[in-house]
Amino acid sequence: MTVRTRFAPSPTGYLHIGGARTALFNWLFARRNNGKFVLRIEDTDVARSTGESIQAILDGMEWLGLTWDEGPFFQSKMFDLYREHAKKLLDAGLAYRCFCTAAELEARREAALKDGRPPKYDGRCRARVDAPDMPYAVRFKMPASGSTSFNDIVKGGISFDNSTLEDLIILRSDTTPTYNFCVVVDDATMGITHVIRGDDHINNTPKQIHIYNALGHGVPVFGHLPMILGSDKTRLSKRHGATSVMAYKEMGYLPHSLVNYLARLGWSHGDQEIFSIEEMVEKFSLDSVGKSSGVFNPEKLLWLNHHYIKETGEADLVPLLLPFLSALGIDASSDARLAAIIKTLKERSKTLIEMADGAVFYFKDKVDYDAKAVEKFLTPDTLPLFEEIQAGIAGITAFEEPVIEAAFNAVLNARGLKLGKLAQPVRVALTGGTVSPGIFEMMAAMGKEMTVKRLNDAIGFIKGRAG
RNA sequence: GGUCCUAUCGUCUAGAGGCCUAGGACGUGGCCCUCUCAAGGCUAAAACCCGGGUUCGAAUCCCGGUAGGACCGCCA
Repeated sequence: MTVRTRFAPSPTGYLHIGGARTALFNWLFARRNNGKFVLRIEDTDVARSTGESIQAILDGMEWLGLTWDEGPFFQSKMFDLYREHAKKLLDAGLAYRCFCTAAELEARREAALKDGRPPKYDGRCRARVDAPDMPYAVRFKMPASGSTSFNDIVKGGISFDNSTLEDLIILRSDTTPTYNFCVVVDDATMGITHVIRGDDHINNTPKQIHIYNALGHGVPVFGHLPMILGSDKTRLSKRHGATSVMAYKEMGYLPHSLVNYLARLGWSHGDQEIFSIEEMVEKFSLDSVGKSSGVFNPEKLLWLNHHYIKETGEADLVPLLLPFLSALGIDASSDARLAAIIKTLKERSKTLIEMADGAVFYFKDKVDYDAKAVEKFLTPDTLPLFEEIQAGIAGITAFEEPVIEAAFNAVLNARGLKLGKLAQPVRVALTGGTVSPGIFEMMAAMGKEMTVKRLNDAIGFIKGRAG
């Protein structure tokens, strides 16, 4: 039997961190077992589902590289299928018509809660023989006694007393189907073998098992993943920072960083922290998924992103960085220096946004000098140093790091100075500030033309200040 | 209120009864390296929720507390 998993989000918002991890684990499990991964959109709540949300979810999946083998299927297009199955249950006496109105139900629920009783439907329409001419919902008959248990692949054995289960509505009075019914019909008809989802669905599982049974279908394997919490240990929400997957793209994260982070949130393989996609697929196992909920840690994600930026080749980073430069008004798409520039920035950029910010000085026509930096380093006594290094640099034909370094050493040795005395003023002249990549690699990346021009500009600037 | 789930450093986790003086990673502190900032190297502080069992021996198994969380819709 080939493994079939699915991710079944409801399109009422963007793809969030928790959903992404559920999707990832389903994807990983399917890949690991040479199975199929199905995408299904659970949009039975027509009022709350939107086209934008569907697109946002698809975009998020695609960005993360979670490709699906089948789908997307839309529940809203399969209403007839659910009605058909509901009718079968009705005909078989496994479900019944309920004429209670939503208002009545609500009133009874409130009363029960107030009295401290379980707010469970009392089954009053179960034995009803008349059929008033009014709208009705279809309820599923839950067994009143006994117990239901299943062996959860991540949590272990779980058991429920059937007396706690209520006759749930499977078809609303407007004839649209409800969640618990659709999931079962779909998972059954789509041949899903492993239902891997958040553990907020554990309480739904016994109800669904009975529906499987009523439908005469085998029950899949269930695996319930622990929740992802915010720093205050409550369910992750906007309060804890960005929860949208695509927000991380916009903040300059690489998709692999998020995937690696999410994989390790809940799953582990010994002490290993860094996984390529291939390694994850090869090593993934639901047995190694932890049972307890985990706190989302943005710092660790940032560390991973920094790691992968360092690991990714400059050429591969070029197209990823371009949009972030555009956002700063820089069109570097035809600048041949870009790969070399990125190389100087990788070690000090935790995100692509930081990298773009750090790259700005390479592209501007004129340098904006930082006032404090000017006071400290563009002083009159540095003028001779600038003139000497400018001459040395201008004379270089092969503009490469070792040659540039030699030019610096020539000036330094003649005067018995340490590199810092020359490097800092030059850094200010070239970038406007006191923080930048290493001076030689930076000059090489900047190119001779711009370097010499900025040195000249600095000389003129210092002379201007003195005079 | 009921049902269900969970419990190792601040956080993610390793740990399948003796390999545990509880390991790794993020973060934090210190030192080294150094042209700034980083990166890198070394290093330090930091945890088995509590109480009972079982056992020669328990972080690990059992029971009970406690604490968190999830769910109890004609939402998904």
